[in-house]
Amino acid sequence: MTSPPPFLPLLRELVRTYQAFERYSAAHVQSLGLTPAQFDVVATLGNTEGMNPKQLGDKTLITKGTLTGVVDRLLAKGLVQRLPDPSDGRGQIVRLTTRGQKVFEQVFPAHGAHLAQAFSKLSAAELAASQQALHSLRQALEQAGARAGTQEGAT
Amino acid sequence: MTSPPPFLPLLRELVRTYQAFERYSAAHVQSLGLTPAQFDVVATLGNTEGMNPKQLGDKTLITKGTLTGVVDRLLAKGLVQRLPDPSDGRGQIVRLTTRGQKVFEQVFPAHGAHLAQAFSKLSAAELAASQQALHSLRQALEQAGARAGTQEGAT
DNA sequence: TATTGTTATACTCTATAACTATA
DNA sequence: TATAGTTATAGAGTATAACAATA
Repeated sequence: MTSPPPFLPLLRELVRTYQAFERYSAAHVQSLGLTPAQFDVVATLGNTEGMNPKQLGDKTLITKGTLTGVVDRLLAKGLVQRLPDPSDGRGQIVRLTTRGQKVFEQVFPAHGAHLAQAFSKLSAAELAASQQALHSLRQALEQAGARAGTQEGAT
Repeated sequence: MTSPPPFLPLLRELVRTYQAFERYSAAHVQSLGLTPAQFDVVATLGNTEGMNPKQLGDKTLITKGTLTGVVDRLLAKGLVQRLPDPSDGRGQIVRLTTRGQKVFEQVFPAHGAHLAQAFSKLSAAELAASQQALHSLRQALEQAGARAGTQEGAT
C-alpha cells in the first residue's frame, strides 16, 4: 500500500476557490434578476451564433426537460429567442436576443472591472500556469468520472 | 481602453474543473440518497461536536428558513439530531447521529479511493503547483469579493 | 428591542418518464 | 427505430417575510 497522495488539500483548495468565485459573482448575477441556471445558459450562449437545446444541455449539464423551462423563462424575459433549425425540422436554435447580448456584455465587463484589480497582482505567466494546472486537474477528474461511470457499483 | 486581461479563460477553466469535481462526487453523494445541500450539511457537521443552525447556515451559505427544511429531511433520514442548546434557551445544536457519522466517514474514503487512481498521473510537484496556483487565484478573488462587499452598490 | 428558529408563500431547479413530431 | 424537444409529475432548494419564544 503506497502512502496516499496529498490531493485532498488540493481539492479543498479547488472547492474554496470556486466558492470564492461563486460568492463574488452571485451578486452580479442576482442583480440582473437571473438565477444561476439562467445565467449559465446566457453565459453559454454569449459570443455564439446560438445552438440547439441538445448542445446547450450538454454544456450546462442541464437535462432536456429542465432546460425547456429555463429557456422558457429566459424567453419570457426577452433575453433569448427560439429559431427553427433549418437543417433539422425537429430542432431549434436558441440564441441571445439583442437584449440578451446586452446583458451578457454587461455582466462580464462588470466582472472584469472588479476582477482586473484583483488579478493585477498576478503576472501573465502566473495566470497561464494556473490555467494549465487547473486543466491537468480537470483532466484527472474527468478520467475519474469516466471510470466511475463505467465501473459504477462501488456504492 | 486597455486590452482586457486574459483571466477569463482562467476563470472558465476554474469553473469547468470545479464542475468536473462536482460531477465526479455527485455520483457518490447521490448514491447515499443525499442532495447537494444535505451533503453540504453532513460534511460541515462531520468531525465536529455539532453546532447551532446559525453557524451551520453561515458555513454552508444556506439561509435560515431553508436550513430548517434541509435539517428536517436529514432528521427524517436519521442522520442528524436536534439537541437543546444548554447556553441559550432559544437555540439548538444540530449534530450527526451515529448513523450520520458513518455516512460521513463512508463517503470521504470512497472519494479518496477513486481519486487516487485519477491523481496517480500527477506528480507531487504538479499537485503542489496546482494547489499554489489555486491559492493565488482564491486570494485574488477574495480581495475582489471583499472590495465588492465593501463598495456594494454597483448593482 | 434584538436574536433564534419555525412557518408560510411563491418560484425555480431537478430528474424522470410519457408523449409528439421529425429523421 | 431513433432522436429532438415538450409536457407532466413530484420533490427539493431558494429567498423573503411574518411569527413565536427567548435574551
